[in-house]
Formats: sequence, structure tokens, C-alpha cells
Amino acid sequence: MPDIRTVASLAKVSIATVSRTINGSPLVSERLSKRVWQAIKQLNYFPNTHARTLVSGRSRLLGIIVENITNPFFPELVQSFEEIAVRNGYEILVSSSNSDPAVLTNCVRRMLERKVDGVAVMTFGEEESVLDQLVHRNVPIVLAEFRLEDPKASTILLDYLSGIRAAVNHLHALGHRSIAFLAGPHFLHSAVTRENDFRSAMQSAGLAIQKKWVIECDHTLKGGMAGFAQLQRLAARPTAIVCSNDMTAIGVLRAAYAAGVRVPQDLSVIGLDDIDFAEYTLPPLTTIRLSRSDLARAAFDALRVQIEDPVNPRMLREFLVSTSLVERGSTSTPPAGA
Amino acid sequence: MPDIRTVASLAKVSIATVSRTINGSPLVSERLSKRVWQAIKQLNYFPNTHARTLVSGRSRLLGIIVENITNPFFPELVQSFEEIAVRNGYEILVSSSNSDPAVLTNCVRRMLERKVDGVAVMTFGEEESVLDQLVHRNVPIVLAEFRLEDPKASTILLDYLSGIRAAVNHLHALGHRSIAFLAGPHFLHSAVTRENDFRSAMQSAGLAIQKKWVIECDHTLKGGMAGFAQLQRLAARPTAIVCSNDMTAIGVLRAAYAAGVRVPQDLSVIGLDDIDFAEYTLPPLTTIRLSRSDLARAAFDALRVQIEDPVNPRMLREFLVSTSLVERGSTSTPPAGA
DNA sequence: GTGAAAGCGCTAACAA
DNA sequence: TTGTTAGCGCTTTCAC
Repeated sequence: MPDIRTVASLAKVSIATVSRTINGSPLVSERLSKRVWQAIKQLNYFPNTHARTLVSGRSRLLGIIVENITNPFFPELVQSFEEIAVRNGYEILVSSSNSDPAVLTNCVRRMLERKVDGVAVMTFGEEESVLDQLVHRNVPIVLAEFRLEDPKASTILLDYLSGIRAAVNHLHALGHRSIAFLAGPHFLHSAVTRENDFRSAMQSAGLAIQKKWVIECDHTLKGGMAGFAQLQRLAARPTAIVCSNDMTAIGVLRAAYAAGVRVPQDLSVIGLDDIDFAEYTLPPLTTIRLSRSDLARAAFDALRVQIEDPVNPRMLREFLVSTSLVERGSTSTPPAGA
Repeated sequence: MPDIRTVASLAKVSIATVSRTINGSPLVSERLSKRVWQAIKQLNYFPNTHARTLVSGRSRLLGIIVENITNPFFPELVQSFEEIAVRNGYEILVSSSNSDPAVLTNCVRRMLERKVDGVAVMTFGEEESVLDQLVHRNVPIVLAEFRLEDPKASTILLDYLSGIRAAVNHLHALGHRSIAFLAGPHFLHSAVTRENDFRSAMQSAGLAIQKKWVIECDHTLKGGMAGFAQLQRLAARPTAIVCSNDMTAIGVLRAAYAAGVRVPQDLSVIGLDDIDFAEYTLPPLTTIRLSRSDLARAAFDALRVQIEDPVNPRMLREFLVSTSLVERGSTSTPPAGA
């Protein structure tokens, strides 16, 4: 393996000149720069990132911690994040916390060991005390939906309300009055927010909420099926269901079909996320879009500002990602009798 | 940030002793070892992996390159691989090639820069010449379904045949004689293998293959829909479809529903992969399981042998992962008229 | 058993 | 402009 010295001697310059050339320093004359690049090409040389990191203190590694990789939302988010990161010369380290604080602690520890330049914590508010480690070591960090009182931490605020309001209004306009909500697990900050936003939206629309129609599920397909079943057992049933995420909604679709309940004729269903698959469910899912690429972009930008311009005191510390309704086939007017 | 020297001085030993203690060298006396661990705990110290890598030449980083992260098969594979890797003290670097050789080249380059100890190339045979880079730099490598003539390369052979044969026999036993195959893209080595195995299985079962019933799709849901549509346009239609992967099968399910073709009453459908979602399709998908965890385990083991025991000339260089039929709801007897 | 010291490949401060 | 040199934090001889 050629190293910087090999290049230097082939190009007949000092190693400092090679380093400068590679790093685009303006101090290198064209003449030498050309010689260096040629030697680099000839040797098929590239720098050792570990040596670089060791001396510069910067790894050009970014961590991203997601909640649960089996929910399609997260691979899609990771993909966007990776794409942006790589395009900007960063590499990423991915971990799932699986909603387990011990696992999260371990993730953080491993990222610290690898000297990540920053970490995007996309666990949507499930557990934050563990992150002290990062804060304490002065690692830039960006959180979804959670404020950390630290100059190195930024926050991405998710505007669920506009999307959820659009969803409720859409149902309302269609003629629905009886709307249920299948919530996410209450230990998730975002799940609570979504539920609260649903309540506000209902209130704004002048619609009453039935206590039994707001059910805590777990953001999985199975959970959605269970939530639907619970609703079915009720004497008074809703004509529409808004779900805290798409997987839950897909579970509802699945269970409704099995129960002979037709969507959207008998029941309207709305999801949240707009995962790629939502377009292909039966019927195609009407859902509230939470753009993964917007989120990934916001997370990356937040970290980059902190990493590359750490002294600027006026930098943006809060980012907003909005949501919007995507109307597809799982909603329509309520059945005549209702 | 505490470094090895901080620990050494707190424990009143040399940095060599600290290093030995951390690395579990048997040469350290219990007395000093205890002091060192206490200092480590007290300082919340952990070693700098970059410094370690620089001097030892080993990064404890493993690369994994997958074909397309939007196919759920791959996140599931990556998750298994990561789990095994982390449990064994490795970190992973993930990249998708998106079936683009230029992207693959770039992935390989980035992994080389980060000095990965090994790379699992899970692209299923789409492009191999690019991998010369790795071979040339003596990086252990494991490929799915492709043999590379190099002492550092191992291969994971996938036994599709047993699963596909079970699928065909299952359909045959049910009474099907007219079976179609929706293949994957022909530039994929694995897609060609699967198709060939289907042909063998049909032949073994004494069943004839209609040319027009073997269609090249692209392993996506959309592609499956298109494949189904193409079959529908035919005068003579099959009573069953075997698909090269689950996404294709899900597309068929989707398109069949839209066309009013009932599965499994009018048409039987079989997928391949058994992604998590297959259990929840409507109807639940009968499919050929290709275990992600078996595959991940084989890939990891292959790399580990190469990394940790590179001189052993008798080591295993080929691994076999088998497939098996999972019977669910998308298959039944053919319609009476057929 | 333990410690001193050399160096892994690179960047950056300083000299020229 | 270019080169010389001192480390970055660690592992690993080699002495003791």
C-alpha cells in the first residue's frame, strides 16, 4: 500500500506538499500540484482516514440512530441521510435502538469510540438521558422532536398538526363525524404529540372525541390489526380511523379485509408517514406525508452547521419539517346508515 | 477527553500496562490490572479506535454492500449482519450499489479509505470486475453467488433449487399444470439462477414450460404488476405464478386484486425471500424462504475466518445457504375449469 | 511483569 | 511557495 511518503518521493516533493495538494490548499504551485496528482494516480493512492482523523480530530463520520429498522420509514430515512452525507464527503454509522435504553447506550458508546463528528438521533423522543454522554463529550447532536438544553444540540420540530388537521378536515368534509385514532406507544414522545395534535384538530373541526376510539397501539402492523379488532368489539363504531403511522394503518387495512369490512366504502383509513409502500396497499393508502428526505436534509444541515461552523453563535438551532395530506383510495364518504 | 496517558498516570503505571490490560494480555499482574480498570472507570475512558487502527492495521470495521435498500429484503439482511458484527466487536459500513457499477466503484473506494477489515458483497452477482480493487488490496471479501478466483475471496452459494422445487411440487400436487415464472432482471446473476432452477424444477416434475409464461421483470412491486398484466393479455393463461422474489409477488397480488382475479381461488401465487411483510399480505403469501439471518451469519463467518485466521490454508471458502417453502394463503387448487 | 521508546500515516505549525 | 518536524493516541518490540 502506497503512503504519503511513496507519493512524495515519486513526485519528488515533500510530504507536506502532497498533503496540501490533496487538501486543496491554495499555496501549492500548479507545477508541483500536477506532479503530485500524477503520482497519486499512478500509485492509485488514497489517504488513510484513520491517520487523518487522529491528527485532525475530525473523522468525517456521522452517526444516525433510528428507532426500529423494521419499520420501512427508517430504512428510507437512512438512505436519504446516507446519500446526502456521502455527497458531502461523510460516511455514516447506523444503529437501531429498538426502543431499548440499554441498546441506545451501547450505540452511543460505539459512536463515541469511532469519534463521530455528529449524531442524528432519530428515535423520536423515546429516551434522552442517555445522550448526556454525547453532550458531555461535546459531540454535535440533532434530535427529532426533542429539545436538549445544550449549545451543541439542535432540534428538528415536526409539524404534525398541519397534516393531521388536513386529514381530519378531509374526513369532515367527506361527511365523517365519528373518527377514531390509533395512537403510537406512549413512551414515544412523537406518538404523544401526534395524539395531541389529533385532539386539537378534532376540536378545531368541532368534532367530539369518543374516549374508546382513541387506542394506544405500537406503530406496528400487528398493533394496527389489534387496534382495529378492539374497535370492532364496540357497540358504537367510528366511520373513519386516523392512524399514528402507516404500519398501523396497513394493519387496519389487513384486519378490515379479513373482517369483511370494506375500505373505503364501510370505513375510511388514514395513515401517517407515507412510506413507499403506502402507494401500493389495497386500496392505496390516504396518508399524511412526512418527507424522509426533508427530515434527512434537516438533520444533516443541523449537524453540518455545528461541525463546520461551531463558533457562530447565531446559527439556527431549530429546524421545522412539515407534513401534508396525500389523498389516495382509502377514504371516501361514510356509509349511508352512519 | 482522557487518553491512555491520563489513565496510566492515575493508575500509576506505564501506558504499555494500560494497553495490555485493555487488550486482555495475560502478562499483567492482577494488582496492576485492578488499578488500571479502576482508573478507566473513574475517567470513563475508552480507547481511540483510529489510533488503534493506525498502529495495528486492523479497523474492526466491516463493509456490507447491498443491491437496493428499498427492497425490504436488504434492510432485514443488514440488520442481521449488524447484529452479529456488533456482538463480535465489529462496526459496519453499509452502502447500496443501486445496480450501478459507478456507484459500486465508489462504495468500494470509500470502504478502502476507511480500511475495512472485510467486505460482504450482497449484490447477488450484478457486477464483479469492480471488486478487483478489493482483491488487489488484499481485503477479505465474501460474495453471494459468485466465485472470485482469489485466496481472499469466499462465496456463499444459495441453494434456490430445493425451495423452488418444493414450490413447483406443491403446485403440482395441488393440481396445477400451467405455471408461469416472473423472473428478475437478467443482469443479476441470482435472477438467472432462479429462473434456471425453476426450469429444472418444472422438468423434474414433468411439467412443460410455456415460453410466454416466463417473463423478465425487475424484482420490484411495480414490475410484478406489469408482469401480471402481460400474462393477462395472453389467450392462454397460467393457473399459478412463481415469482423470483417477494416484491414481484406482492405486485402480482396487487394487480390481480385490481383486475378482479381472486388469489388463491382463481390464481395461485408464490414468492421468494419471505420478507417480514409476506406474512401480512392479502392473502398471506406462500413463499420460498431465504433466511436473512442464515445469510448474514454465513457472510460474517466467512469474513471472520479470513480476517482472524488468514494463514490457515484449509479454511472453508464456500458456504451454503438453503431455501425452503413456507405455505401460507396464496396457493390452492386451480379453478375447476382450468 | 513492567516500562521506555519507536513508529503507524497523516496534518499543521514553523522555518526557510 | 516549499520543506522540516512535532505530535495525534495507540500497540508492540525490546530491555530490564
